[in-house]
Amino acid sequence: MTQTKPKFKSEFLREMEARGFLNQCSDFEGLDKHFATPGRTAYLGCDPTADSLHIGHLVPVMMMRWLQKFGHRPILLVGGATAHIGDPDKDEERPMMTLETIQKNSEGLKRSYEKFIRFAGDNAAVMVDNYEWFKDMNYLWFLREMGTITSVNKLLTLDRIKRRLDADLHLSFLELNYPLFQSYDFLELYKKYNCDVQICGSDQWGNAIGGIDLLRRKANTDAFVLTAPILAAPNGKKMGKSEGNAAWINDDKLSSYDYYQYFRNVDDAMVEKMLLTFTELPLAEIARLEKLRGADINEAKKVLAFEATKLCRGVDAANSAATTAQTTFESGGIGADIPEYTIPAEEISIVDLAAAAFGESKSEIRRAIAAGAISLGDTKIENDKVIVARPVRPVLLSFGKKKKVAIK
RNA sequence: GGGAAGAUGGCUGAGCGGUCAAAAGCAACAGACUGUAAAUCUGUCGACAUAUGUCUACGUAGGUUCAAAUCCUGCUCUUCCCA
Repeated sequence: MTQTKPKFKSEFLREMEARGFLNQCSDFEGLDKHFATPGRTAYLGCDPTADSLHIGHLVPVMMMRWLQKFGHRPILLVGGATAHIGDPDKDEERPMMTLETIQKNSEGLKRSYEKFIRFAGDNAAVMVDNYEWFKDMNYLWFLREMGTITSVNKLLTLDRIKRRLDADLHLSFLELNYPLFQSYDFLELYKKYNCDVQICGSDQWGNAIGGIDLLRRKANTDAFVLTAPILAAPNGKKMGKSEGNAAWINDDKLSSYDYYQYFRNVDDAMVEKMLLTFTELPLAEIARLEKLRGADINEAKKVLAFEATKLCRGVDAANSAATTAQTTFESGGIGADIPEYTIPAEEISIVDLAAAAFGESKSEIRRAIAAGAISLGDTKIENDKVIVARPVRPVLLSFGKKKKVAIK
């Protein structure tokens, strides 16, 4: 089914190929022809398992952004219904989420999408939630509609399902249904919006291609699936962690400064790939930055961090984060985006201060002091009995090299 | 419906009456070296407490015992096998 990539004629696929977004496609040649005409509609779906997207989700989202840029219409699907089922991509069944959690998460997901995709103007994007069409669905009807044309034999050969079975791990009937729901989504979106392209992460391939057959049978039309590569760090670690937390897209989950810092601190080996993926810089500019080696590569990382933050949080937040980083790390000052903590009394013990400022336990702070990880201003704190007086002007309290709070 | 196994700290997973806040690995955090990178080495990794102390924790509710993650009973959930 998957073909080797031809020389693309459509702008969209040319750009995607140049930036390394293309992983697998049901029919590259056909899709290229399809996208040669503007005004096509494609969808990307994500289940609301958390109340924000994180950087790991961003690759296909950026594809949707480019898609829109080249005159096509993106549909962003929130899997309010499929979240009730749980994609069997893990080794075990997901814990059931309550309806309230799912709804709250859906709202967060929508806010994440809105940062990257335009929902007004020409070829405005559309946001849909599959809960809309599944919530009142009649089981008997669905079974007859989908069940008759679904081969269990085929379902069992799907990668993730096969893996479970091969490893003798439990697979519930609920989970087995997941691919049917995803296929049905595709059909529904075709009927409503004439959407005949699905874009998704490469791990969704098996779930997605089922929709192609369904559209052919039920709607007598050719449909396409295009997958994005999964971005992995060179050491095989998963992407998307920042200071032990997920690198969230939504502002209320991660400050813009921390978002900037996430990109500022990426592995050298990832810089080029991330510039291509997470920024809209021209390819020539990326080629120039990619040549930087040694300590000079920090320049490329600054550009990456700025551009990536700009897309997600806006140019003001990006500027502010960049300035804060510059001031804090290069000039030894205190940048505006550094969180602040005001000492509640005239003086306070260093342990209480650091515990409150960093939101850690006192024991944790004592350990950190013993390890020499805490410093106030330029002075390393040597023991945990130090008493700190309220400073005349703000002083920087550091936990390790990167966690910093301005003490007032 | 019958039978068997299991539920341990962020995850994997040992422990199977005291020496258990619980091995080991992973993840994470910190230190050294550096470039706000990687690799490497070192340390930390339930909470509280100015060390050896207290509290909370091994699905849940009880019980046996001087003493339980470890034994017994009920409950909840999960898996596997047979029908």
